[in-house]
Amino acid sequence: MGGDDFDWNTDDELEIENYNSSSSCLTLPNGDAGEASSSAVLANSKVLDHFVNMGFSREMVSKVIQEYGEENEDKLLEELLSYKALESSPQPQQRIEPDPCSSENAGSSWDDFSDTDIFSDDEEIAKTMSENDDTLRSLVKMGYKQEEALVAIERLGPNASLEELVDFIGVAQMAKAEDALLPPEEKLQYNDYAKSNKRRFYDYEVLGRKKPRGCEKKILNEDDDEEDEALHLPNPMIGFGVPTESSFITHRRIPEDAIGPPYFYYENVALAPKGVWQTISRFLYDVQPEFVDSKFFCAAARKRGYIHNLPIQNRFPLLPLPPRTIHEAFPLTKKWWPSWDTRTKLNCLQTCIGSAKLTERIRKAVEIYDEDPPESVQKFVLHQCRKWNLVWVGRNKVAPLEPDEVETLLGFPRNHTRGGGISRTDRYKSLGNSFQVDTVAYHLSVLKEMYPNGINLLSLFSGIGGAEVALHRLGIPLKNVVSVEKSEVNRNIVRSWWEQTNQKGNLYDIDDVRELDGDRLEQLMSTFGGFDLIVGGSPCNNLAGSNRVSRDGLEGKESSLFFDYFRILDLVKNMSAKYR
DNA sequence: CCCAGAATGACTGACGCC
DNA sequence: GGCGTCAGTCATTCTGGG
Repeated sequence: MGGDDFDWNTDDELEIENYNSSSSCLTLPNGDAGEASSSAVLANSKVLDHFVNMGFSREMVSKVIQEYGEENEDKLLEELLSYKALESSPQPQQRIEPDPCSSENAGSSWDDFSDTDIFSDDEEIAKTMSENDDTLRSLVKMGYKQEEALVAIERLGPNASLEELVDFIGVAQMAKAEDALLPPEEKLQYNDYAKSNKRRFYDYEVLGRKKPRGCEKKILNEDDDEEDEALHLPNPMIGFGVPTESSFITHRRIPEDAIGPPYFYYENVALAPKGVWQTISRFLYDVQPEFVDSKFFCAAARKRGYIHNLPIQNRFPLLPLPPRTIHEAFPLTKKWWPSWDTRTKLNCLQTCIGSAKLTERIRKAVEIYDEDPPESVQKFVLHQCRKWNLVWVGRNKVAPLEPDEVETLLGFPRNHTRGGGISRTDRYKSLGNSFQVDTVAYHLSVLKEMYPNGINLLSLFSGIGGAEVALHRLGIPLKNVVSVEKSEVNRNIVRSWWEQTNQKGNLYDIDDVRELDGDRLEQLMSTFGGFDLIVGGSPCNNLAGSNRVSRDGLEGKESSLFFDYFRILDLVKNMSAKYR
């Protein structure tokens, strides 16, 4: 009997069929092209909307469409790119420069920054930030959602007028409604169309591939290069250093606007779609992300980006250092581990586990051979083991990790997520969405000597309390913790941990980040005197590679809650002055 | 309704080879 | 550089049984 009886090739064959149905959608669906050809309905045009979503200004796109029509997107894109270059539309770094024409709009919060002698660049940044805040407040007062307003400001830049911003939001809302009304078939086509064009856009704009003729120099300007350089994922992914690897980075420059206290710590998946980390970084005061893979802290990989304003000198790890290979972490698996499975680390612990059916299939595939199975079988088994993080628990027998094993790997106390009416499935889900405690603790360790009497913590998107557990394990007393978490079972887990660890401080929990407005913050901060640290890992749903359905980027349904992290952080930063 | 299992690819960076 | 290949990824949604 050979390996041909198993179906490890069918996956690839099936994929080919899907290709044909989606590869020829570079042109618009028929209905749209006709309807959009008159400029009267330009506000509803999908083409217009599409390019606006790419980041071009609405005015510019309208102009180009009126000039060239909607049919040839290649031409449109080319024109837009050269327009952009010619008009030198604001690049990210230029965007934060103040507009002299709008300086009279500077709000009262500017006064907070004006008590120093030197008028530095960083102060100008601060000034623009407060101007943005005023615009933001105006939009919110007008009844727009915070994240919509933030996206609009982000898209159109700080110099955009209130009118332009309102217009942008209107178009975005219309597009959203229209998208929802579209029949499934058309919607699919439109998505494919959008994706394929988006890809080209990236090729042109970000990667500099296949440059349109005559625009090379203008489009491929320095700023893009610098930004690419700055946000390149480090290899090895050790950020500003890890305890187990030698590192040479001991200093970094934090933009003045970002310097704490209060300290902040933001986390999300490192492998987000292109441009996401640029945007996040830009919002978080242009602090450069620290990309770290938790495989340098434990036996499982976890590639994450962290943006924080903490010092990076004199960090120290939690002790004892956790096992950093699979065999050290799970000694019992050693006996059954075949020599041809060369893994020493697990891949990222996710929210779903491998099925029993799969492990059974693997057992049957392997057990028929006395010696090592043929290479094709090895390849299949290894592929599945890597994909589902399976370990060898018996002769020819693989299995997914148990929830308590995941807890241990992530640095939580055993049974942290157990009990309280939580199902096994939900334990995996909560754990999969959590911090790796040792990694986070290493970054937060510098706070210990700064706050010997403890800290006040604002924990957004707390989940199962990774930040709280990290600080506790570091021996940093928790005076007051405001924990914001949507999931009730997760709140129960944190509450239960809080009680079991005999915390002396106070734990306040809040359901929804949207509830946390200026008034509520003022109320909380006045009772215990401000926050020392604001931690949060906003939802990754729409950023994570595993998401086949709605990997929509930072503006996705859940992931756009990042803008609430920023909103709250900015509020706390501005309110903190009076508590210092 | 709750729970567990199963099916559902795309995107991106790294690397070897030419 | 260009191109093919490969590995890896904090997931969503439907279904079926209790």
